[in-house]
Amino acid sequence: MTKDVDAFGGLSVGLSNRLFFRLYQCANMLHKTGTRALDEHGITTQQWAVLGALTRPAFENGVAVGDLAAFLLVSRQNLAGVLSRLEVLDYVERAVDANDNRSRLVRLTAKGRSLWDKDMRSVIADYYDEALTGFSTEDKIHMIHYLDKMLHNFKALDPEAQPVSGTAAAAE
Amino acid sequence: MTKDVDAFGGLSVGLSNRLFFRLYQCANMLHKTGTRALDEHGITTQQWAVLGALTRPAFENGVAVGDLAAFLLVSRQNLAGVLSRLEVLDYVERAVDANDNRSRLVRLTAKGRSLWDKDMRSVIADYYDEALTGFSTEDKIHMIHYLDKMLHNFKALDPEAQPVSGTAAAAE
DNA sequence: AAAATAAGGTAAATATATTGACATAAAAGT
DNA sequence: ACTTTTATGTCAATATATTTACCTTATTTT
Repeated sequence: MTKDVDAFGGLSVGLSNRLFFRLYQCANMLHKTGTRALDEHGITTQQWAVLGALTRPAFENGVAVGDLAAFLLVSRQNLAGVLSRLEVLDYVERAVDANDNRSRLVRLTAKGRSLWDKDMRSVIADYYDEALTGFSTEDKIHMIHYLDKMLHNFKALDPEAQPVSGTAAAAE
Repeated sequence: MTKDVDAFGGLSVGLSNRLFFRLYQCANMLHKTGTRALDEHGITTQQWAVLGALTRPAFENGVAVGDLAAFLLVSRQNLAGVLSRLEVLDYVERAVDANDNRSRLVRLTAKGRSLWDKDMRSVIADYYDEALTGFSTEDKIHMIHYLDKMLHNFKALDPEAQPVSGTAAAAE
């Protein structure tokens, strides 16, 4: 009775496998529990991520679709679908960029801002408290550090995500 | 007592928000880069997770669909779709449980085992090496610990995943 | 034996998520 | 002016992923 170590032939691979499987499970649960937490408002985790990004000071005055996709690390076509649904619900709007008529700047509507501030923020704060039960501030910082490190490696693995030059979107 | 008076300006909520956004980004990149790494074999990260689970010693002789869904933390209906595609490709098969004719035991076929051993394992090992560049053994252990902790909280949040009693599937 | 329970299959609706491909329009370079 | 690049939109195909719901079958309980 071997442990999973044997199935992979080495301790190192076994550890990595365990880590990635946990990440996979956490990703599944993030979407499952996150969407359920915001179920009363009909918001999914992806919509949550979009709305949350749009509340960032850097995106306060609108962000280009491509930049937002790069920031969220999703494809442009996928983001377009999410944005369309949020637009129908009048939570976000697209305005033509005065500086570049090709570009449409996505931003929160008043209704979207209200949804975030009045309805979502407290729910999200409670969700964070529950999902991070037992995490000290140091734990969180360490976890963020590891996720950052992994993210950096992922980006190196991704041919699309290469231009990490100083654009506001790629910065963080 | 931390000061989360101003919701997202607060240090505590800000940290949690940052952590979850990183997790969200990592989840996106895991599926994007993972599927791309196995692209030559036409395997997605979900199929990877299923095949990987079936190579576990505990599942060597087959596992019930419901148990596998609980193990992977996905819905039964979702898993059914993934299994159907893998079945068409002759990587997995379903056999009636001798002990319970209702239950079908999912297991790897010889072709599936060969795919895993001859084609996928080395690719996955390389992928792990790249995605975990700069991670020491201690780093991995710490990361796993944090993911485990978060997973535990997620399960507490999930009404379906409550029966954490001694079933083999829920055990790990 | 009849009823309740459990496992699985299946269907449907919705929302992600990817890639590739094509169209449009505007900006930039030659 | 012409060409190329850029930004977006859109369509299509495929694969996840969720929930609700119903059906079948088999086991278990009454």
